[in-house]
Amino acid sequence: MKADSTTEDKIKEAAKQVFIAKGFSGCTSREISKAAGMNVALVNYYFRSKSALFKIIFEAAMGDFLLSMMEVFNTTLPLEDKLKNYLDREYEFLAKYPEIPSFIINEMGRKDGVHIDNTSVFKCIEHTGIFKECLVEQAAGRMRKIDITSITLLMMSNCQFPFMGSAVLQQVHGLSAEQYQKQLVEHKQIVTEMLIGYLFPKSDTTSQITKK
Amino acid sequence: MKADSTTEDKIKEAAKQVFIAKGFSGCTSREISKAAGMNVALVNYYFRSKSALFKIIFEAAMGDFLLSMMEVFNTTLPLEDKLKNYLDREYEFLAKYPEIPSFIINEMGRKDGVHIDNTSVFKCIEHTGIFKECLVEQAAGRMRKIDITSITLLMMSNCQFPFMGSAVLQQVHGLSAEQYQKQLVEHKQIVTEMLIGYLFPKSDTTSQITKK
DNA sequence: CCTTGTTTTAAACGCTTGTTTAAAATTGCT
DNA sequence: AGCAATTTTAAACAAGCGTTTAAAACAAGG
Repeated sequence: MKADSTTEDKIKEAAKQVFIAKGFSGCTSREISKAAGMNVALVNYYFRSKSALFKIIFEAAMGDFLLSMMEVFNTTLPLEDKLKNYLDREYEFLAKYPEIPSFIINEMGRKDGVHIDNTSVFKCIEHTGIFKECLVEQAAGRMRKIDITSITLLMMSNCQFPFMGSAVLQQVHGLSAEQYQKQLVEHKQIVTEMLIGYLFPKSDTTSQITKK
Repeated sequence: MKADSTTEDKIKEAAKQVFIAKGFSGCTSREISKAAGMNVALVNYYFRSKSALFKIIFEAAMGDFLLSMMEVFNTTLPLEDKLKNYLDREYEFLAKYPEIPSFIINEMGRKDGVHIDNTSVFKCIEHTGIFKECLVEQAAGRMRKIDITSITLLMMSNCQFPFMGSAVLQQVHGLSAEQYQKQLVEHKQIVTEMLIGYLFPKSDTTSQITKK
């Protein structure tokens, strides 16, 4: 019964592109409808308002973002491999949707922003048991004993910022978009080497750094 | 001849607060004038337009941001100390103005954003000779041989993201703003330890990690 | 006190915004 | 085909936008 691409889906797809690229207050309803190739009134016919549409897009983006995280954390691999996989997946995901982190961070930071059901959305990370797993590894002396919040920060910082700050970095070093994208491939290796080496220090052997 | 606070300065100060908090398209001229406690028309009387005022505020923010960088890089300290000092200064600066990185990155990323004279603004970093200094240290085998862009990325990622993503991190770990701010102090130590340890590996001695 | 120039104000300008309305076009069913 | 429900359209709505205007308030000097 579902057509190849319904009007409703076309609006959502256009809204996704425009909202993520320009933010809620950076675009207009007419811009979205024009991007979808249809009348303005249809946006409010299928979704109640611009805000309601935004909420749907935002939560979908958040969902996509959390999904790749969950898929890795719900495996039964040892923690070190999980984190390596996470870095791989995250760089892969962000190469495809580089604007999503900025989008989420910006809209969550706004005081008048969309109030999503945070508890349920973020509880799913907690629910994977990844944090408890870290505590276990730390207690066993296999992982460096630093606060869980800092572990999250280290992972997210070194994944998301390289994509969020791409415009700045390109200008600082005079790189084209292609050159920068190429550098990011190398940077992922560096980040993996640094983070894994730091979080799981091999103190007794001479080979302190393990090449991927 | 300069009064304690002229009308022009009051507008600039109000505009700085509002623009940085909400972005160019996220606020209105009337909002700025109201924050400054005066009439709307005065914004266009002293500055030609909303865009012209924004350009001034943006470039000032960029200048402030680059200044703390420059002051460290223009010293004659050895590179390792320079980077340590940079991390100190950057965390100090960002604790004061945590919204500036997002502000700069967002507005630079927009296609219809303000076109600043990038070359002159960023050339000043190049001009400190910090990049050449890295190359010298790398050639001498005292610094890990990775691309300069990646060095910049490592420094910026681990400084700026923790402030940009504060809202997300607080929700993920259920922390209050005060708790998170406290954690950032500890995180700075961790970041310094990790980055310096990675960029300047002490391969021959057993003390591979130097406490600050 | 009147004149000159500057600063501030209230009001209005034309335009765009998000949203609504009512009519037109389309669809599905018998 | 013909009716009913759904989908799409053009047009309009009030409200808010950035900006301009013209008059009021102010300051300073002769």
